[in-house]
Amino acid sequence: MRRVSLSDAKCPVARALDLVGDWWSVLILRDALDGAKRFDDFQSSLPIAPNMLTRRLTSLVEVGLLEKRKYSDRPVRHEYVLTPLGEDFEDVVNAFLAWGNRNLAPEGPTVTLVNRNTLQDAQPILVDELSGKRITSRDYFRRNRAKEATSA
Amino acid sequence: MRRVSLSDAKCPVARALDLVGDWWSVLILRDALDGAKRFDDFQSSLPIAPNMLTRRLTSLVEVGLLEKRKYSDRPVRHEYVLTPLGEDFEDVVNAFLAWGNRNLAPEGPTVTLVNRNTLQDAQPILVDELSGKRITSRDYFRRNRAKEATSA
DNA sequence: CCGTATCCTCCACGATACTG
DNA sequence: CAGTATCGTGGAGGATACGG
Repeated sequence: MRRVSLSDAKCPVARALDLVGDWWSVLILRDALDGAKRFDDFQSSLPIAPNMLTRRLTSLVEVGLLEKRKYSDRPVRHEYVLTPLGEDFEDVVNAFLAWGNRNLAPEGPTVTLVNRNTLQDAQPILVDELSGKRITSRDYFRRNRAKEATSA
Repeated sequence: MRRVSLSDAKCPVARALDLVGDWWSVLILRDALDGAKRFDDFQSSLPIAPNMLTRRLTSLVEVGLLEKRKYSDRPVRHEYVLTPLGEDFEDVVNAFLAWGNRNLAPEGPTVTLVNRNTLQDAQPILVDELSGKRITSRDYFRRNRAKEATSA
């Protein structure tokens, strides 16, 4: 019974983590956002074993974050391109990027999320799509407390 | 040689992932942002074994995302509170939250990142702190291509 | 180049039991 | 309530070799 599945958790964060799978996938998505398409693009960018890369790529295709597309018939060649879902993941990569850059860059921060600059508020904020009002993640969680239960 | 360390990777994304450690940590941080402080708060919110929770909590304290603070002498009781670094992680949780909510919520999306609404641009964008210009993550990576090498 | 096939190791994670 | 101690295991992740 190893590894609890969070895929049917109520919390979108848990569902998201479960779908993505693992750290490698985030890095692969990062590279794809960076323009990587071919096996070797990813391979040369990451210290990952080729079989591991195959597994992660396959998994990302299965969950719909990447699409495996044939770009040559002979020899048969594929490339891995982001689906709309994968493109949309850029927000998450950006958040990691900005956070890591702010806090973990030896040379000091060089980028920031745009709304850190443009808004009075301290941090990026969520918006309730119905009311149009700004909410914090905490508000979100509180609102959904009843329905929420990370448990699988 | 299991589990490659990315802690000294050049890429902030890789460093960030390495520091945080694993999925559980993200969920624990999520709960902390949601107001959880005590062992049992986390325990009751997550389908996680107590020893596992102890390990993750310890790890998060070690890397400076949480602080273990005594709030009672007898009996001795601690609570786990977010450090500034941990507070700052809310951006990342928000991104996961918004992405999961947009794409993985059975009932349809209910929240979004604020700048999706307020900006013309399709997605949240990074800003170069020196030039003040907007860049994409791809720009960021390209700029740092030379120095970059995820390899440990 | 672009992967797949095999094999193996080890530790993350979980179950369970116990304590002040 | 807030953990610690012990133990077992599966599968993530790596090394290596091979193939079209």
